[in-house]
Amino acid sequence: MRYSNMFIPTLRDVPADAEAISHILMLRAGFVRQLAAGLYIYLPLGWRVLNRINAIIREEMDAIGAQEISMPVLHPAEIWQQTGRWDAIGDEMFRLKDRSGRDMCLGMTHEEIMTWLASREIRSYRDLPQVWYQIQTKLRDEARPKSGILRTREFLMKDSYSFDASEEALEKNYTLHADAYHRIYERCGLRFFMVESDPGMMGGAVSHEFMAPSAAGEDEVAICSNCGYSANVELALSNPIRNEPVEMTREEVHTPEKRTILEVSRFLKLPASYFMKSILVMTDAGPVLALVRGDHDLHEKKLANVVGSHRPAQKTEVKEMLGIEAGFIGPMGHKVRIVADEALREGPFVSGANRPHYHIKGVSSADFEAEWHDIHVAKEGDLCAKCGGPLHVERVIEIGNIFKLGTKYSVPLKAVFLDESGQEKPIIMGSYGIGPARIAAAAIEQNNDKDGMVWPEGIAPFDVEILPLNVNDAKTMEVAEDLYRQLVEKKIDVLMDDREERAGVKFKDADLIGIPTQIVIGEKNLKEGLLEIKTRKTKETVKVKFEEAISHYLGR
RNA sequence: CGGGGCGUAGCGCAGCUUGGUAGCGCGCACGGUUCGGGACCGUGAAGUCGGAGGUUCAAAUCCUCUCGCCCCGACCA
Repeated sequence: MRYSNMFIPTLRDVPADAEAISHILMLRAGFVRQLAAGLYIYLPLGWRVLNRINAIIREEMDAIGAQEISMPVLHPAEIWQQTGRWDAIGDEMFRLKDRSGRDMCLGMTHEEIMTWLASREIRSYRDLPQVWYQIQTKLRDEARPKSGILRTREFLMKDSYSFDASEEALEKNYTLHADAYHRIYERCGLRFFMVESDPGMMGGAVSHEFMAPSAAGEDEVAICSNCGYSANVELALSNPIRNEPVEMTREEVHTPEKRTILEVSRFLKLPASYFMKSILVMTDAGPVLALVRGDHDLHEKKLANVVGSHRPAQKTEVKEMLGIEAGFIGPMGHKVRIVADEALREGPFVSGANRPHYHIKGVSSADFEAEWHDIHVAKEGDLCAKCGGPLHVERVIEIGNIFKLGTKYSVPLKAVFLDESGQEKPIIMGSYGIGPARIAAAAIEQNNDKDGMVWPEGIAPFDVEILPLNVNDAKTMEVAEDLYRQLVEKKIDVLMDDREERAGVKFKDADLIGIPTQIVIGEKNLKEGLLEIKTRKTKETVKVKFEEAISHYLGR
């Protein structure tokens, strides 16, 4: 491609609305433009990147025997009603009616529709296994679109679905997907982890997420460098480092107006880990007092596994149930159910004294009756629950997930088959997603410098950019055109900046766009028969004879 | 949904406190000079001041409502 024929609207200034590095660079380098909150237009360069990522995904999916198909984006409500998700999912689903008043929705994902198809077409174990995938637009009315292309309301997703006759067969497809995902992310040049993820309320199901480390991410994972344990902090198990034992005599202390752990900790000059945090939540079965250590966060989902769904109590409810205002609650002397975190087993601690403006020192687990569970969020420095090694917590972008669904969709949608003995059984399913745009964003987040993007070779919009510095110089253009022709013949994606621009402008734009290799053709070097080959990542430049440019590039 | 911030030319911003009819930089067009890291000089085009209503002789500026975009939060007592 010739630059003069391409629409690459680069920006000198940083757009005011962008915060994440990937977002800023995608706007500045002319890869995307925003239409509305969470809706993005992909310009030629951005679209080329997505297509390259999609091509890699297709190759790897095809390689594990998955078959590409395409499903509608507009769905009839009935199918979603049959699995219960029409009601289970709230405002996140775009809903509409067609002209005859029939309820419809826009697809957030395609489990229902894929399963519907399987239910009509698959009869026998001989039809199994099947793995179907598509790269299709999904629509979700996100509560809060953010970080540019990372969380949008309309996005492309590669979603595949496996249909098997047995758990063992599902396991095989699951593993095939996990392996394929590893290859895909490697080819895309990403640093990533595969971590255990929250299987959700379904229980028994297994799922993993693929996570690319980046400050722009929305999730956190806990990683043990010792044994390799890695999990989303949403479910990561960990053993907190125990407090150094201290002498603490049992006594009430006056703590006027000191309600939060931070306030009391400062007031008593004692680290937060020596405090007991008492949090009242309301469940369907009544109030529950949750206790975690002062330096820990209560893990809502871990607690939910113990007490079921719950919500935080209102201030008035706290007063009503415990007879004390929030901020001075302690675990002693209450009749409510108490769930305490394991980290509180060995005291002593400081807790609220159940008396306004007083806390009490020297509290231990002997002072109250509780059920003991891990209900805290794993944090940096905690010890691995498996091997005791130190856990490292990292912020990440979720770039894919794989999920053992079992019969969650096949049963309600009657997707069944006859096994060898003629018995009717529900198909056992898995679903597997990848967000191509998130791969692109993560690649930028992980590979950039002050001058712009630094694309990994596998997914760059072009392989090489030729920079003829003076397009009005006949010799320069002769060499540039010759190079261009040769590279195109060799099926190398090449962009030639044939614009009548000053050298500085071309350099700046080339660095911003981040194509891995730049071939610079300047008049001075040309007089000696030389041109420059520059690596974007390292900024290293080598001068080579122009007859040797191609072979040098190919052999780099 | 709760909290905060911001909407003025394509982009980045000033002007608003103290009302008097809009300006700067970049970009864009044209001419000239330049020509290896976002050139310089000159000329020029381009804005319903997010929208509606109100106050006023007069509103970008004050008041009310509304729409949009961004950020934080949506368990931590």
